[in-house]
Amino acid sequence: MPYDPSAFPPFAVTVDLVVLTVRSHSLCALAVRRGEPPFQGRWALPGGFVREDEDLTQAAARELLEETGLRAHDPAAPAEPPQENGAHLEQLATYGDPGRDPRMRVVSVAHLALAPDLPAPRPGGDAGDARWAPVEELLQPAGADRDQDASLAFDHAHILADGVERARSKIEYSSLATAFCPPEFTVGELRRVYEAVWGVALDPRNFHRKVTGTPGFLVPTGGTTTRQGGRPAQLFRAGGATLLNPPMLRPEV
Amino acid sequence: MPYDPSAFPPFAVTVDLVVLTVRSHSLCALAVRRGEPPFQGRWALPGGFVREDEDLTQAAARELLEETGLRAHDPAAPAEPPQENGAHLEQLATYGDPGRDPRMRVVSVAHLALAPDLPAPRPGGDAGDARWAPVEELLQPAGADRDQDASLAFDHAHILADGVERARSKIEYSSLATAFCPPEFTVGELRRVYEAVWGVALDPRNFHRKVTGTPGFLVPTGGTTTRQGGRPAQLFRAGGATLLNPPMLRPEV
DNA sequence: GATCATAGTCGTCTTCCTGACGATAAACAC
DNA sequence: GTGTTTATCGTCAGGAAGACGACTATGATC
Repeated sequence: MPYDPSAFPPFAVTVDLVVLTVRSHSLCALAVRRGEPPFQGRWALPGGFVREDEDLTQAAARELLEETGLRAHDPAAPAEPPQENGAHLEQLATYGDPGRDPRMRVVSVAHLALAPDLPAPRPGGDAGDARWAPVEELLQPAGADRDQDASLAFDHAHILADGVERARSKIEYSSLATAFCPPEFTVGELRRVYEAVWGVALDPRNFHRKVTGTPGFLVPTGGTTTRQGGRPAQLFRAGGATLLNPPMLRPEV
Repeated sequence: MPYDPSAFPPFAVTVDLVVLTVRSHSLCALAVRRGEPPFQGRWALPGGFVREDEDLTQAAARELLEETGLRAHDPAAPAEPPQENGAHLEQLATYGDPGRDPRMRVVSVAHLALAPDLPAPRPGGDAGDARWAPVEELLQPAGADRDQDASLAFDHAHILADGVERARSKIEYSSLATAFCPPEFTVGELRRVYEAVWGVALDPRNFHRKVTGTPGFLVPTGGTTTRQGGRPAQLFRAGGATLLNPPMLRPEV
């Protein structure tokens, strides 16, 4: 028997996406321009309503596909096969302040997606406009009352900050940084991911020792590449290990 | 202007609580007996609807107070003062499978609470019956079709498992284990918390060196106690540090 | 009161991990 | 060839952790 509908207040439930990637040595997030009020013309995180018959994860994966064309990896599958164009997707947190949306009570289940640098910088979602923007730019405090405020709509700056912090801490103790890389990558490319996400410089020699010395983290594919200039580097795939033990800790402040 | 109500499906939003404590050297969770269908008579996690004017955290804190009498610490406050009877409360994850509640579409924002062992084992919530049960017992796979199934209702076993895993991993790199202790405690009591949560035995000497050697983790109060038998032990309060660096890692499998 | 059991606290030793940094290797640009 | 860039291997010192010995201070037992 259904609940008495008067026994509880009705909510709208949405998913919002923090989609991160590393472009030209800086951590970027996907932002879409709002086509309607409130916050019309301002940038926001992509997202949308959860449908009647959908799981939260399904809704997030659908939005991700619509906005970026990226398919989410199934975290259930061991992901051993040479993963094609796909992104890591996980639930981040849920935001439900009354008043976070001026129109009505909306609870948003935010998700975090990590993607390799996309060949097509212009995602073709149903939003009018979309772009990759460096996270420092999007997290800038609300500028002066210019018509074109660079800060994000709603509480999306807060959500983005939480997503960035999750990514920063999670690559410490997991192999998640490989989600920012193409299927085959070099140690140097992986190091540049860490450097971009953490915003620090790492010692190439110690980094190399750490990642090649952790069993199950990297699997050599046999090939080499020279796409970064300099001496050719070995190519690797992500190994089966998902947890790094001991972790790779961020340098102290 | 409000949304067109037909533009999105209405959801019920609830908070469910994973309340953990350490009792007689084992990790226990709070379970309440359901007084109505579905799953009438089965054990479940405490929880309830989010009200119209409430934040998610407020709703969780209200439910916690109703079920246990515990007041949630404000994580914003530095929590330096000798914290009175209070619990740590944080958002855990959100569960929204269609069909997780047979009556209608319910999205539940689960929260994790960590509390010291309560003097009153019988929480006086509005639920008819409540108890502290060892988590292994609650996580047992659904028993044979006995009338009195010990397993939890809905997807609450899944939620509980996620909460336990969060607690197990979070005490590695934070000072959160002190949330299971009374305001003043000994190193041995803190060690028994770790042992109960992780289900392992730790070396008392190395543990003592680690926790007393981490700056800001423990502050001696000057007093001593002998309530555990044996040589009297120094009493400590939780220090201001919330992050342990380097972390205290769980022993390998 | 002597002995024992129980907990707590301080040290030692070895091993592993990391940060700092020197050195060599293999490509490309000129 | 020379210089530049990136990759990779090696060395060394310092810190942290696991294993474990030794001593201390209580209450319980004989």
